[in-house]
Amino acid sequence: MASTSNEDLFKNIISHSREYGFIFQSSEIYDGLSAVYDYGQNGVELKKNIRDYWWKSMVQLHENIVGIDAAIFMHPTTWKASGHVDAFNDPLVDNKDSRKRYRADVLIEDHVAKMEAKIQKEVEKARTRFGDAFNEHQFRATHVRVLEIQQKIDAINQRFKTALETGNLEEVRKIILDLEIACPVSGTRNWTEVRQFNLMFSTQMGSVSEDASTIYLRPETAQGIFVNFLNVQKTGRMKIPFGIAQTGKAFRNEIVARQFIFRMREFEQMEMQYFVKPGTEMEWYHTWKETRMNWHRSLGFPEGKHRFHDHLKLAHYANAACDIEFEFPFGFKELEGIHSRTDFDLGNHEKFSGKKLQYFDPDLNQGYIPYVVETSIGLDRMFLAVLSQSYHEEKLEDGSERVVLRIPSFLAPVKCAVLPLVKKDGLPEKAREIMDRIKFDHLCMYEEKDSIGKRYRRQDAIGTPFCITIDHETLQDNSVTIRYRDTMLQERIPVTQVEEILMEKVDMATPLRQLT
RNA sequence: GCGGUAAUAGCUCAGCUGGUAGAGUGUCAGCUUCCCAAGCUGAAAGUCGCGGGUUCGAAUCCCGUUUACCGCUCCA
Repeated sequence: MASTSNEDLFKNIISHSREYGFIFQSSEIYDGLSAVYDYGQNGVELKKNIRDYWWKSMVQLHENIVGIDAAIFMHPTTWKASGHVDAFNDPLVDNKDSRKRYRADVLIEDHVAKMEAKIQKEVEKARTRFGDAFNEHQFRATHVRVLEIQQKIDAINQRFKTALETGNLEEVRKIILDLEIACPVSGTRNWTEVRQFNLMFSTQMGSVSEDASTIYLRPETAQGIFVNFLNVQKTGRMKIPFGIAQTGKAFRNEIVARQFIFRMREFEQMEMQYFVKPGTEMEWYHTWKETRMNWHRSLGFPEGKHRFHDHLKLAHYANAACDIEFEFPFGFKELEGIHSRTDFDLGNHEKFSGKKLQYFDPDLNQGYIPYVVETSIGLDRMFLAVLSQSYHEEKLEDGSERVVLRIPSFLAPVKCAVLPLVKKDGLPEKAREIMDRIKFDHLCMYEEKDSIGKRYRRQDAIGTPFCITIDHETLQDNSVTIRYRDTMLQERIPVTQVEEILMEKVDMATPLRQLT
């Protein structure tokens, strides 16, 4: 990386992933859609393999963890209970000069508070003047100046209330302008439009009554697990502690969405909620921190690419939280979150649904709402981590250059390329024969065009770990050349060994074994 | 969201102060080739991001818009 800055490197990774069919911008022919991306023919394979590796490590390797696939649409009350509806419903406004962002309602309320302070000042003045004979109620009802201010306050409040209720944000802005509210930082009244920041995308379901028809696209997959807690626990006869895993799309209407696929409006999460006995959550929190870090390390990336970042400021529902950060080309950023979520979610769903969401503990002979330890990883971020860690621009001994993706073999989109050395003398037919044998176990690619060197480089560029080359010798003694992506070394092996070698080197079971 | 920069063939870019678009590479077809991208022949490919304006004439100047990148801001 001596000659290439990290910024250039990241740009190269982005254009490489487009050029070789990993990531395309959404709706590109219509100039794209901001912060939405599509996975291409190689991207979808890599993404699927990462998802599989996660799924196997969580569900297949833990007898007490099972998976579900909950719908993206959920009953609207779900998001009331989770806190998502109320927490993200604020009208926002920016001051163009100071570039500070404010909640429009807070600006107006602060202004009203100042006016009320004026009244209070008059009241206090009068109180000292009249002494014991002072009747505050009467004073407020009769004093001309106080009445005047109070009328203004009432008018503002009424106007503001109506504006909010009708969702008239332009009116909210007019109120701010009419009140001549200035930015405390810049002192100017140069305001942007008032915007409602909605975290959640909404849509309509059916054509029935107004309230019930607005539904949201889930901003996190976790709630699908919480609302199914009892279903899974009962039908699976799960005993605490146990976990429910899920992968799936989530949607967030981010204000600023940037850095390629790092922050997208539509993205995929891989989450596992682990239900534990209250009081044991910290123990499990630490266990899962370690388990998840081991999973990341099992990919064989260099030491020091991952680190923990403990949260000091905790969300209202958590009593411990940390991130696993990865060193992307643009710095250390959050890849996975591990949160001790207490009984906040299940407790709230119990409250809102009126259904008892408890686990009966036979040891204690009583029921309780379990505590939850969550592991939540962004699949797209993981994809970006693998891609940026694998991408290498190399200068070879002969002076030429190659771009190679050193993707861990078991995650590579294409496992093996089958290449006849030349396109004649029966070599293509022989190659097809071999291809037809191994294609049932692995995604393979057959190529006969261009020189063998070109074909090797093309496979390097998409991260194919092995190339099998068929030459004239193959026709005589059934031996082939296997060529390794990372070292570019070649070996002569009997064709009968191809399947065996492939199976050993790309099988997901090998890295999974390291995890236990 | 604010400010700055950019957008021309799949990719990397050239196109000077306005005169009807070009290279390298890649792609495709064929020939050649016994192991690491650069041999030969031929072909396809762009209403110059989009919309408007100025002009006899706009890839080029002006305005708007979309998308991306950088900085700021935000991030339950």
